[in-house]
Amino acid sequence: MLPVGKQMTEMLKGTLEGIVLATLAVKPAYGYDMTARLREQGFTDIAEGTVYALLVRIEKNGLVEVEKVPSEKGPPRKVYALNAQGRDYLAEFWKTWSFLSQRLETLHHGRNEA
Amino acid sequence: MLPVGKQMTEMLKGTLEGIVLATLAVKPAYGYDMTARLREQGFTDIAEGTVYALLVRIEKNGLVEVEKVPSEKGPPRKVYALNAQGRDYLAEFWKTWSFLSQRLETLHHGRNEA
DNA sequence: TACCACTACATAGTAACACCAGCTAGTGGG
DNA sequence: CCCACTAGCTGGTGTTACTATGTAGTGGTA
Repeated sequence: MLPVGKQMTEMLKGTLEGIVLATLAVKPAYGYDMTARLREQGFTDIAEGTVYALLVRIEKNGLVEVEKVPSEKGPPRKVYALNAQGRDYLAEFWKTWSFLSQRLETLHHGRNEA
Repeated sequence: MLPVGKQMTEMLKGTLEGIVLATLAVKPAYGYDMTARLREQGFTDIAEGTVYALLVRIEKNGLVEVEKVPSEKGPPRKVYALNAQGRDYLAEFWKTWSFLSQRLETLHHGRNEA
């Protein structure tokens, strides 16, 4: 796995969680599947370990329901599905991100007035 | 209405540095002034200590030139100005942010193809 | 059988960053 | 004399993504 840039690594802090929750909002997923879906979205360098750790974290924070589903190829899958609390948290995430995004867009184009 | 909290704190990791560099690109600043300019931009809850630590860091990384200027009220000011390396770094930052921003925008509006 | 590739999950250790809480120090006003 | 404002600095903490590695099930193949 090619190392991801330092800037991207730091910028993903706080946003990767939202990305994963938003991806789960589209359709439930298990860890291995989530990694694949992130890669499809262009996040080609997200490490598997990072995804598993993040899923454990959001489960611990009560944002998802987990169901164990047997697999035809390999160990049983832990399928994560967003629950009501997760959807609320995701909504908060979008609010936070929208604020930040607007401020940065303003800075980027030199329009410093609101 | 100020979106503060844990989400914002985490999301600022990696982006706050770019925000400060972009602000310096507009006009050089010293720490106390930078804090004020960030508040004007809507980042009302950025701690002073955070700003000073960040300025020390970007100086250490050679992204800025520093000039000590006497003040009429209070201790001398350390004025930070973006140098060539800082401008290159800022350009990289905008590239990274644009990538992330586009991915998130896509997720936000449910356009998950392409 | 022995080996390998792919699927699937897990974790210990590390680096980076923003925050909190507190500090020193200069200037001018009540 | 004390306080408010300006101005800069630091140690310790919590959170997060990354690296590197380990465990385990299934199917193919030599």
